[in-house]
Amino acid sequence: MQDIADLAGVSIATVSRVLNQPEKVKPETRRKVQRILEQTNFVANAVARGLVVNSMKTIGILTVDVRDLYFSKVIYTLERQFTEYGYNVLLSNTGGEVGEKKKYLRVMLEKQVDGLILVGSVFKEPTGNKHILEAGHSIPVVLINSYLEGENIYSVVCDDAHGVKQAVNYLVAQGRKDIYYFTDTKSASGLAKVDGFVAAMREHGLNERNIIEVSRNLDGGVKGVQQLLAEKRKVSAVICGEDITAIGAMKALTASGLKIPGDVGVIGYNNSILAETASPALTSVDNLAAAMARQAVELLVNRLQGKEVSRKIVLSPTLVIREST
Amino acid sequence: MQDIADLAGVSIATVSRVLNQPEKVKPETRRKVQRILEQTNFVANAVARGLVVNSMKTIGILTVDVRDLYFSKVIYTLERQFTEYGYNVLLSNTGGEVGEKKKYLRVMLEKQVDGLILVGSVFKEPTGNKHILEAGHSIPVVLINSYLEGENIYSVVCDDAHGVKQAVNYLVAQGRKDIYYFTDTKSASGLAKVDGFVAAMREHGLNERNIIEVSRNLDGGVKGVQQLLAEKRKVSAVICGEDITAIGAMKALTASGLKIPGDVGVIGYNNSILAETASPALTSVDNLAAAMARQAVELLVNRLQGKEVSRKIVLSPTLVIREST
DNA sequence: CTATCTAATGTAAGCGTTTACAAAATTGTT
DNA sequence: AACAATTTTGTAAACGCTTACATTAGATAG
Repeated sequence: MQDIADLAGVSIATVSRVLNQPEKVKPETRRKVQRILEQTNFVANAVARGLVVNSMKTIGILTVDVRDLYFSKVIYTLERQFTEYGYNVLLSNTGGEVGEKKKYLRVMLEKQVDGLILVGSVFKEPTGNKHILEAGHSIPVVLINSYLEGENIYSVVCDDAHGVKQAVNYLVAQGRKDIYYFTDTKSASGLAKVDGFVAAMREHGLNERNIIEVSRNLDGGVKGVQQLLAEKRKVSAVICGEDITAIGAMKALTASGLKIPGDVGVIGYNNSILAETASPALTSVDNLAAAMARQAVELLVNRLQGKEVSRKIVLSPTLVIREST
Repeated sequence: MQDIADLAGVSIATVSRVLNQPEKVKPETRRKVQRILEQTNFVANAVARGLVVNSMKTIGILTVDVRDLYFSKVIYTLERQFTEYGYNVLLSNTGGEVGEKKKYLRVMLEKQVDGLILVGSVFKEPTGNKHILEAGHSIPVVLINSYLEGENIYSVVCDDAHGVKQAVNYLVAQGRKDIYYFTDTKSASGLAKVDGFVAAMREHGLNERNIIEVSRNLDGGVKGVQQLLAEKRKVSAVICGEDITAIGAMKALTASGLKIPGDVGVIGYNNSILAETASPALTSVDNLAAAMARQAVELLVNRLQGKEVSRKIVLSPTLVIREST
């Protein structure tokens, strides 16, 4: 910058001003400096700037795994929106491991991120969340699809219980009664869904214990169905906590000669691309990845600007009906 | 850090040393300082450090869209591998727009990234690549699945022509002759695939002009098949440049009463989760997302350590055979 | 015990900016 | 033309670290 200043015959302060507050410098000198900036292809050093102004205009994103269809949707919108507001994002994949999460949190704090967004990185074991709360002592953090009480901790969540309820209601309205729910047990949001299922089944006077624990993948769905059939259960519908599980379930159902949606209806969760491409196309609960991300960004940016923001934002999912029901 | 130094009764330089080169400080004082670091929850400022050592230990990743199944696989591995080497990644989604790409490149340079990785962000119009070459003047950049000639520009690519050839060969070996290729025209790697198709068909003495331009989505595949059927063409196989297109093609084929793989075989590209979950499960060319990413990281890290590295690395895709053929 | 060498620590300059504050230039008023 | 008010520019001190170099402490040898 000193070189630019010399070339333009001004002081370094003036160069800094044309870069940051051009209106404060006389149009004539401003143009002169700008011309030189162009000619020399000058690129300002944001690190030095960050040191002075105490902000790197960067947000840290902690996620379990970007390859997850839902997470990648969320992260996409997060990134786009943040750059809209002049922030960049530092991305990490914790793989769901507390140790990794801790390490990432540390280096993100060291790298002076202005805020943190956790997408699917809050775990049930409370010990794993200690570091999140600690991070809150220095910068705001917003959780997507989780809730935690603490200084500087904000949440935007999807009412998953309600989502599953809608699915149950819809199936019941179709006259189906033997409805099963395939859950994976790991995540915090998984619990809310189960709650929704139990509540809805109870309301309709149906068996609220029709819950099968499966792993969160294709095979989980297959195994779940096989278990049901092996036990000679009557089943007229299955709701899955994940689209991929639902696809597996459909595979297994079809393989055993059952017709979808004729014999059994299937509903997934997340409304991912898998739901669209499945055949029959899968009815699925849309938990609004993009909308959640947008709210999170809005929340964090407002917070960073010192505005008053609410501790928790809840969005309601919608049921997207396709061929599988 | 000065506070820590005062508390420990040492100089600020000593504190810096226990942080960065612990072996250089006497075990006794080292422990004393470390204890205080712990007690006070000290977090070093990596921005200040970065300013001095002239490296933020950060890599910029430019991608078109993280939601893309292939890209997200690549990005996942990139991120994991880079943190293995002590780097973090700054992520961006250009949406395939040259303007966005230019803006991102700029701020990444300003933020002093140590290197750049472009995944699927090199376009055919040469004007759009000017800024990549410019970036190469200050830091190393590695392209995934693209090739560009220039200072500091490296590539790791997948031999897509060979990938499509394998697909053709396999179909021909099954006795299929009326093989069509569905291409999307936008990307640079799309061209290589078409070349591979043309070459392979020619080798087998088949019609190398069986190429249909379709959009890169479900509907593209549907439309492509509809066009073929409307033209009363005989078709015994279709290869698609993308899994999603192949899924669309299968939908349309099944809808018109054709059996897969009996009447027509279908092959996709990328071996994404869509291929696994499709029914029938889709045969697909695996272009090795993880392997490519690993090579890219290796390349860039070596380059940053001043080692000699090769300008271009080529990996060979493999054909993953499933039910659709 | 002194001289020499090595290990451990400290001092201070510098990394590339921003920004109070001071100084100089310009404008407007009388 | 002199002065005040205002705009524009410059000077220099931070920002929180690292590191070359200087200094001191400790070890080894004669």
